[in-house]
Amino acid sequence: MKAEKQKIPKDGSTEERIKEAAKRLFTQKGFAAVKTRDIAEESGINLALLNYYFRSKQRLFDIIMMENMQQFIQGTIMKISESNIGIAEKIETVVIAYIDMITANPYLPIFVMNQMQNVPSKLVEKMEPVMKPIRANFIKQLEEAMEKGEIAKIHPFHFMANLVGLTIFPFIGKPLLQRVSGVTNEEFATLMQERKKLVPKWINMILNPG
Amino acid sequence: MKAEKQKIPKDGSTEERIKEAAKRLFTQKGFAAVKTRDIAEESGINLALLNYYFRSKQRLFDIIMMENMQQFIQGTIMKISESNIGIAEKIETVVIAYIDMITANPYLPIFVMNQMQNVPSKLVEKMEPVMKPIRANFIKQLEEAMEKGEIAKIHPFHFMANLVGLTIFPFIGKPLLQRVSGVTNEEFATLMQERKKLVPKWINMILNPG
DNA sequence: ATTATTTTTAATCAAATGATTAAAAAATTT
DNA sequence: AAATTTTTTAATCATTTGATTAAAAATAAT
Repeated sequence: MKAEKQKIPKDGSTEERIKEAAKRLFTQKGFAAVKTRDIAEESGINLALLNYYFRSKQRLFDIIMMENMQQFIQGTIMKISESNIGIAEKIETVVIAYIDMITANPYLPIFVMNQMQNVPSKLVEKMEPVMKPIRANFIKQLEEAMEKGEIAKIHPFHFMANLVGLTIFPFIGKPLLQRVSGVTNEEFATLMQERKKLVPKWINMILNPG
Repeated sequence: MKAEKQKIPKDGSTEERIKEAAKRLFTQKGFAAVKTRDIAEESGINLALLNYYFRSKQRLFDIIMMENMQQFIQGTIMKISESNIGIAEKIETVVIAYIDMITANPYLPIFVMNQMQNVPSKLVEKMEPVMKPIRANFIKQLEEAMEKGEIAKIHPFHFMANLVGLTIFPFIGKPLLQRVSGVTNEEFATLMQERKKLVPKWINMILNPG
């Protein structure tokens, strides 16, 4: 009688439409600023369906958050400790991947930064098994490259802060930077494409001074 | 009869204590996530006093937001277009000022970035008179330095994104970067002090390649 | 076709939340 | 000291908000 049924949300299904609306809203505004009625309206469904499919606002948010975290980490951090090509070539690949991914999901970085700030220890626990091997591989490869003399000595934190900062900060700071430098949305898009080549060049200057 | 009285909030006054609590909470969690009762509890006052002194949660938030914006802009962007010393020396001064200011107010950058994202046009209007001269001065000085051959050609947006990104992103991305690089809070503080010298050096490498 | 199951809806609940009020307490003025 | 004004408190209001329920509609199974 209890059929252990597997819900496979078909494309365009109600469940999927709720999730998509929730992702748009939560990612842009965060948990507290989004009302369940906003999600219902945005997805064109009856309010009760949110609870029918996802039990509660919190559970729905948790799903979106995990997906966003995974997407961000897989799209950025993970790539840097993944394959075993040389650092310099890897940076080129990674920066391009970052910029493309974030261009398609501009609110992702600041959402992730906000979530990490208010770290619920539950999230930390879930992330640790993912982060640990990333950390190990990344530091190992960096240290090897430094020992081989391929790059100058640099603390892994500085390296990561520079790489991630130069690549994703422009998206986080977009409204501010546009206002300071007087750049339109179109110009911004062009500048981000430019940075695919510029950031690796700059990172290399930092890693190979003189 | 109507005495046109000027409220001068003395130090430690109720009004001031509410504002301080509100600033801590709003800056860290944003408008929607903070309840008026949280502010009352945090400042140890009766809930009604918040409305007595500030009329509404929104008005109190607006005050905090303007103060935060002003503090951030004055502590960062404004400095870069202020005096007329050479670019290189100015960068050194500015980076030190940034890092000290943000170390003392670690939640300020992400608060500002969040506010800029959800730009209420009212905020834009209020900021424009402040930003316009900053933009003009900043671009003028950059272009002059490029013409004099002091620095390589670079789009003002890239320059600003690099300078601000390398300086303040480590604070925004702190929880993530710590988790990736395995750095403690104490080490983080030390690394930020290191960056006072490193960031200007890196910026100079970018501006003067070869 | 009939029955059972799943999905959707409208109405409603209970708690949370921003705000107000009237009275008390404290401070200031006269 | 009495009167006036300012500040604080407890109680309460009205709305918002997350969630539930019971019934209707749609879909699938028999």
